[in-house]
Amino acid sequence: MKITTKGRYALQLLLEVALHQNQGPVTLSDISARQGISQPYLWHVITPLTAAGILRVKRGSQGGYLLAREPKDISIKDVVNVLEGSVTFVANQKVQEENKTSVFMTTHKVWVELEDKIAKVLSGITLEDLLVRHREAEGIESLNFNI
Amino acid sequence: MKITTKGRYALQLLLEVALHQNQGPVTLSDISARQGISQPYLWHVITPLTAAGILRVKRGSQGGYLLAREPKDISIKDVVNVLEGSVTFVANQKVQEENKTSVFMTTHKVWVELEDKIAKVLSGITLEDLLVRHREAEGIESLNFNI
DNA sequence: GGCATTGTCTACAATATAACTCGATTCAAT
DNA sequence: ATTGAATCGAGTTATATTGTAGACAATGCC
Repeated sequence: MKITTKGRYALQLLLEVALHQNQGPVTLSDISARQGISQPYLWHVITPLTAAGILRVKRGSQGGYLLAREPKDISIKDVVNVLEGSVTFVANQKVQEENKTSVFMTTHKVWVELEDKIAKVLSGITLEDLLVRHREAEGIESLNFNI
Repeated sequence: MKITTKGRYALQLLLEVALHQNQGPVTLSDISARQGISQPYLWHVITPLTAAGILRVKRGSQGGYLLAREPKDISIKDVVNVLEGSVTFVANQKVQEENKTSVFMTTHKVWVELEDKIAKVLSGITLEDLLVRHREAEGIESLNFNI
């Protein structure tokens, strides 16, 4: 039970865009250079995010990516859903046919319940939170420099 | 972000053992037959559980598997840890070398935090809970029969 | 002791998924 | 028109998952 690198890259990428979009659209190659991730690979990450309406794009020269929504309206759950195809504990099994009292049924219900609880946890953190933390970390860092 | 079939099978398997161990050790072929999972494959599931001290085994004729601990002391987290190699959002990256204020660092901390919260969710449900639910479901079922 | 029962282990094979690359193309601002 | 940028499809490699087969080891029962 892991988050794939795609999911992790997605979060880094979004934070990058959030931090720099006030200086205009952020390009893939900027992100690629800053995060040390190959541009062709990042494409697989950024395209689904755009398709999902989390990022919007400005094509052509001076183009790049911008957040399509406020950071507070982008949760980790959104990101994970897009890149990991939603948190699914249960396969798309033909649950209907099963005996209601079966062991399978009991475990199945529990997985669904857990799925739900975890979704709530992931919804609880937004890109806004990441921005705040990042600024705090920078603040602390510069404080250390002053000592 | 999914639970693998191994993890799901593990939970079914443990519930099977929990339900039938009062009639003596539960054999792999029993579980295999009842859950419709191939015996050779179940071996990959049951061996780690035994190695992790969740199940104990009685070899030889009349042998089989028994729970090594009380159902209330076996949480979903234990099961997931054994079969899915623990919930890890972050790769074993050389986090040390990284700049503390980097975007990577901020996201990394968030993943670790989420990991922790999800672990708590998974710890919150035990095999005991599954037993209770299963019996409740059976109770409701037999009620329906009486109508 | 011998035999049936049951778990143990090693090795392998088939998919499936993840991770990543390349090159040609299309779009829009200047 | 040129240039900087995203778009897209096809392809590759690596790793994990899922599953199988068969020889071996331990135990209980007669």
